[in-house]
Amino acid sequence: MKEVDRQIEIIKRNTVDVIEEFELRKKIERSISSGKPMRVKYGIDPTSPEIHIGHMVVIKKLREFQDLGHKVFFLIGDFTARIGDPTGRNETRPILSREEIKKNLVTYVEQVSKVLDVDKAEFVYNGNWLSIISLEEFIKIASCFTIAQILERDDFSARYKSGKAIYFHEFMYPLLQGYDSVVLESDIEIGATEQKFNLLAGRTLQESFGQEKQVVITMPILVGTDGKMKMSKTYRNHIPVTATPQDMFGKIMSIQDDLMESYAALLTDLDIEKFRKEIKKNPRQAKALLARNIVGQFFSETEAEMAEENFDRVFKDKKLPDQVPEIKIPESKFGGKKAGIVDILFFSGLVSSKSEAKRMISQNAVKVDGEIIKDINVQIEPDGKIFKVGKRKFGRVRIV
RNA sequence: GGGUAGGUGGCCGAGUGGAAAUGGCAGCAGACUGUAAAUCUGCCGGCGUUAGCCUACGGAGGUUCGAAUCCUCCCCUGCCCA
Repeated sequence: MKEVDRQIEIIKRNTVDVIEEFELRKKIERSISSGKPMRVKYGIDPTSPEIHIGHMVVIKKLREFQDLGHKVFFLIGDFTARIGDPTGRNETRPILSREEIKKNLVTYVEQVSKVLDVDKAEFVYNGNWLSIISLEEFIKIASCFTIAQILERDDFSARYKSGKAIYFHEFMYPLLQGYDSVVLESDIEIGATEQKFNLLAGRTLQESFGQEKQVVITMPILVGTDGKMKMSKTYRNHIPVTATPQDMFGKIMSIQDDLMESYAALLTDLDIEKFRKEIKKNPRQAKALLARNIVGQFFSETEAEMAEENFDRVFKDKKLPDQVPEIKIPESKFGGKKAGIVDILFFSGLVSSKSEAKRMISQNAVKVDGEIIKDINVQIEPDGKIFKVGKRKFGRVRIV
């Protein structure tokens, strides 16, 4: 197979759109003959301090570009984060402060490095150019688009039709993202499908600024653990990259069966045909394989195995895990050695309020050393005992 | 600038003088399971052992024995006109 075709095949795998493929071919051919890597842009907004495995779908693709010898520009949207991407939103995002953004930034690189070769990638910050842009330049950018074009976007038009506010600064977001492509002179920009409009804005602007248009590549969106909406922290259906191996394993085990295939395709290198058969044969085992594979990527194979052992122990055999997390409560919280169960649960952090503690007890959801607690007034000497609330929250209390 | 319709719990959305506020969704717990789905049951502001108390319907005041509901001012949003 010709090198161009090989690259195209790898690049196209799992994508939704490649706009336009003939342009991609041309760029690859030129890259091969000149020995110059393509410039691949991917931008994120440091609006939330943690990324989840849904982001990894795109980052995996970036890694593939790296492996093909291309240059990845990882753009941190420290400036645009303050505007807030309106994509997919039915309301305006709050504008973040510089401090919040800075804080969010810190953990990013580390999390991304689990998949991306960060030494080979170049990290760039759009605040470096966007914060000093002249009004003249900005108006030039703005003159490349019409209101109708921008209003055409699904999320905007939906908001417009339903009578919700659309602020002017939200209009600017795609323009600025597109301008980033001009500054970086990107050959390719990747994003999730919902980013399509923003990605295309880059093409429009690059053309207006006399550059060759970037190729836009969109990746599918990973469905969250609820099985309905896209994975997002806002919907609380996400699996953070920063989760412990045990937690990540457990969360993957609890996804719906019909999500398994897409998770496997988008997050692992498993042979999909084989995996599909495995799902048919034994869904429980297939899911464990999937979970082990994903956890293994973010941690290590050994940690993945340990996570599985722990999972089986706790949820299959209904035993206690090897290591029960310790919860330290200062002695000063209680009058003496003994304390009311409600107080213990509250101060341990296993419940968020005393009312919740009572609710949980009345629903038979609380166990102390394996015994269901039914009396909300019971006095217990908590030190050393294991408290369990619901299926997955537990800890050994230590009075210190 | 003028006119008009609105702002209710995480979200949607009822409620027009005496309910911690009908519904729905989401969430949580229990049963059943494979920590799957589906289903059934219960919970779903906080504090308090029952009583009860506090906080809550954009914000601030006011009327009233009593206000999410009435009045005044302010803030915010949509739509129409300019």
